[in-house]
Amino acid sequence: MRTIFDENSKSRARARVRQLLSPPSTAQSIDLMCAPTLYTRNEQIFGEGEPADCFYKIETGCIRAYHTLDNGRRQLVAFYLAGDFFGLDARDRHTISTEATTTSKVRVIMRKALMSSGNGDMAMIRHLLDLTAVELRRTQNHNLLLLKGAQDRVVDFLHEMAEREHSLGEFDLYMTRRDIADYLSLTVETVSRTLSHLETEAAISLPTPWRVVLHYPSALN
Amino acid sequence: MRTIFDENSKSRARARVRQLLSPPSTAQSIDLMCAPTLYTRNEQIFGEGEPADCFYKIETGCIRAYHTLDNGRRQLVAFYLAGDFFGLDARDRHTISTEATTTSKVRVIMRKALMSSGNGDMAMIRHLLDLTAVELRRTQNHNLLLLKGAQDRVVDFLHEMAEREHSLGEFDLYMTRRDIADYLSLTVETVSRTLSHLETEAAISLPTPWRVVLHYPSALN
DNA sequence: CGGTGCTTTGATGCAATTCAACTGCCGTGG
DNA sequence: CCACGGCAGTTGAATTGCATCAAAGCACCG
Repeated sequence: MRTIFDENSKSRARARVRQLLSPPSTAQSIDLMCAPTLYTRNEQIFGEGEPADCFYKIETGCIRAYHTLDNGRRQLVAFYLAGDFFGLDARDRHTISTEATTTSKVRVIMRKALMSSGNGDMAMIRHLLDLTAVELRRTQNHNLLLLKGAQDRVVDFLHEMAEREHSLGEFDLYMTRRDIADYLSLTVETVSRTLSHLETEAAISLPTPWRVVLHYPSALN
Repeated sequence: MRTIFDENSKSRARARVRQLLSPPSTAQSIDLMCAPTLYTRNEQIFGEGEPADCFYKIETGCIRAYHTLDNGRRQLVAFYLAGDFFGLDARDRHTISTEATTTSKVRVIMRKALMSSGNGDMAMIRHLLDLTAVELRRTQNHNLLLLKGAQDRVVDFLHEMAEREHSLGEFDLYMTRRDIADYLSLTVETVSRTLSHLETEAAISLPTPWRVVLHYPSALN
């Protein structure tokens, strides 16, 4: 039931972090705290239940974060794109699993370096608080999305992606239909059907299955 | 469309806070930062879009937090019970509205007193970070709840309430069926039907509509 | 060329909503 | 005192939207 992935890159990342931080870091910017690590498609960053030593900033690519439910099904709670932070929800252990949906470059940041009362710096903690609040609002928005009908969910999703990729009108999907379905809590079939329906309505075009063109970017029904 | 409420108590609370904090507070404990204010049934604490000067700790009673959707319908995102903090999700302005579902005692805490770099104290900020992370996980759990079938949602809700009122087996509902329905994203009818069904199955008893007895507190189907 | 992974399309069933009617409770006013 | 109206909860029958099951289309690759 577990996704196949290469444990090596995780070890690599940890080792690199330790090396960089072993003399207590005085870095002013989170961006500079660690060299980026590369993850390939379906490779796991961290799993549910693992100790939460670090959090993460994604440079390029796309990460999916999900819960595994009792019934074995998978519920995606977020896609993280270039510039996003993730892994903040955890206190002691991670409550979600994360995997790359496509080749992705990720920076790993140690928690302890920031949180220890000794060298913990005020501005940094408040930055963390900001990021966590952003994550909270993102989760609340996702909640609201799940209340709507199937078509609205898909449309909202397309708008969200268009906005987050800074490309109103035309953009790429870095994830499969299954990922989208699990994010929107629909079936693949319903997602596919809805996209087809939007295309016949001339609301969007799908030159390829992973390329999307919004014909009315502002208000799409 | 706006709930009828008495603006007075809000002004009262604000004034009291200013009075207590006008010489910059040096209180060590959040609990002591302000005398409690009393809110009556359906009275609003704060509304969506209002500036977020403060956050809140509830002493007794029950508060509902909700979004108002485009279609005019209401989605509850949380019930807050004795001991809970709320209003943390906001950065600049509140993204949700909050009202008392029953007579409730609430402490109001100024944000600025804690957040200003001058007198902001590290332990306090980190406490805030903790509380926000708790809120984030609560929201994630609520997400998962909305994915299940109607019966599971109701059962989970009853368990949540039983646990949060520290009374396994028997407890009071401080909110109406409509509040429960909007929290679980079901209709009143479905909630009512499900409760009736659980009662005929001898899984619960409802001596009165607002009193609940769980017959198998541990595992309820 | 056959295999594999992902997407698309079609036919059927079910769970929750919707609409509508009925009950019990409580406060108000004749 | 009882009659009335409003409100919250309950119950029943019809509708609908999405899931489910099943199968075919399509690209990529050995």
